[in-house]
Amino acid sequence: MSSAKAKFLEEDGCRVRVVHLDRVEQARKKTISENELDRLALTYKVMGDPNRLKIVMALRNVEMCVCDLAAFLGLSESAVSHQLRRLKDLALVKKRRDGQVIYYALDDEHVSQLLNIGLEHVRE
Amino acid sequence: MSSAKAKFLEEDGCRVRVVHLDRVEQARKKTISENELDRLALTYKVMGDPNRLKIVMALRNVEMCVCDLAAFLGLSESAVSHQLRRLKDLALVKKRRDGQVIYYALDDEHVSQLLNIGLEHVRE
DNA sequence: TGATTATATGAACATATGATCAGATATTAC
DNA sequence: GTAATATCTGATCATATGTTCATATAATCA
Repeated sequence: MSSAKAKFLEEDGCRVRVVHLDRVEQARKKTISENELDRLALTYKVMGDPNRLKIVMALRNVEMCVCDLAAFLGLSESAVSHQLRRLKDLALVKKRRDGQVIYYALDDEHVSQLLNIGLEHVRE
Repeated sequence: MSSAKAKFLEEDGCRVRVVHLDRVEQARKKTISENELDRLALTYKVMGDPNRLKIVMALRNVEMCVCDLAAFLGLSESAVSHQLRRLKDLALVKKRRDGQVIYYALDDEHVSQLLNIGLEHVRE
């Protein structure tokens, strides 16, 4: 005995089926900006690659340089550098130069929080 | 004046450059299982698509059915159904049937926590 | 029962992504 | 200055991903 009954919207010249028009409207009102949403999506996506995730997981403990990470991951230094750039673009890691060596570390507390909550979720 | 000085490991018959052997070893000791890591990566990756992210963002407020989400996103119901399956596979959303209509909602508190922290990070 | 509604699924195709390779840049040592 | 070290970057290519389309399943209604 469902109370759901589909209505139909004319949208962009197309007939769109909707069961709860109010909920769709409410969702539309509460959306964040496209810009923020894209950046948020990119943030998760960048954490969503196993090798990049290994990098940030490793950086939870101590800062590391490209060649250490390459040795740890079993990847070329070039590949690691490419991935670090993506992580840096989204402010997931930061770098610090000491002579020839560049040390990478997590950018801020949000990153480890994301990791901790994600781990809790996966482990339950 | 850096104290960093590269050593070389013989690994799998290949010469691997390492600056901080201790850090690499420590990182190796502290790794989580491949299984957990892959699942964690998948979790972020699934949140990392703009359309799927729009879905979970919308579900923060109220549960919705496939056709509502399709209308909200401007996508086909089939496309939404495919994405909901991926979200469900990783326990990011759960579903509840009421007659013909299936309502989707966020699976647990971890999901909204991940969204909140991600948003904080993106906004700072 | 058969017809309708709501959602799910499999195959296919265009686009996006990550590793590799070659070469560029930046810092230090001589 | 040149040589060596550490990292970065652009192009390429094989693989992965998301949408579409056609079709299948599941529940309700006449």
